Amino acid sequence: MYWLMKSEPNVFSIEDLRKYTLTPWDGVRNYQARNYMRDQMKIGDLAFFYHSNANPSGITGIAKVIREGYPDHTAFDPENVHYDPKSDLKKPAWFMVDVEFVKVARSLITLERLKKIPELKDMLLLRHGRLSVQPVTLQQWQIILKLPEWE
DNA sequence: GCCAACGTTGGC
DNA sequence: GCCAACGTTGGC
Repeated sequence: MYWLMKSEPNVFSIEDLRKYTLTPWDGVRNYQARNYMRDQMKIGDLAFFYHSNANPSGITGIAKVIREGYPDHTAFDPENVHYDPKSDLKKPAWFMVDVEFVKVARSLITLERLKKIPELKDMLLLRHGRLSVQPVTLQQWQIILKLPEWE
């Protein structure tokens, strides 16, 4: 499957992703996003890396899933900002995947630009803006990959 | 910094 | 199980 994963660049940017051989996608505390990571993301799946809360916001690169859903340990640690007392080792509430850097776009594919492409009008990104991990259809993936911003 | 959209919590 | 209050996301 194909995906879109959001990150605020002032917290974790595509350049941070590029720096590490492995990035645990921790801290997601939304059930729908959790379910995608726990149940549906598979090794080798590709995801658009989206910069949110940026100016401008948009797709900036591609990441690859290299480990499938496993418990997000940051939920167990009271010192961690993502701590959640509802989650523990015996019955973890939150899950994450590991991803790695694949590529960065030559220039940002802005949200404004995506909105102008009629074939993308049903993209979850444009309909349910707040979901931080979301599926992308094959058709949407291909349309976006053909944009000149990648070269 | 504002605020609309939307997810979560908790009283009843 | 409803729904008001509240919190968060994220574009602008």
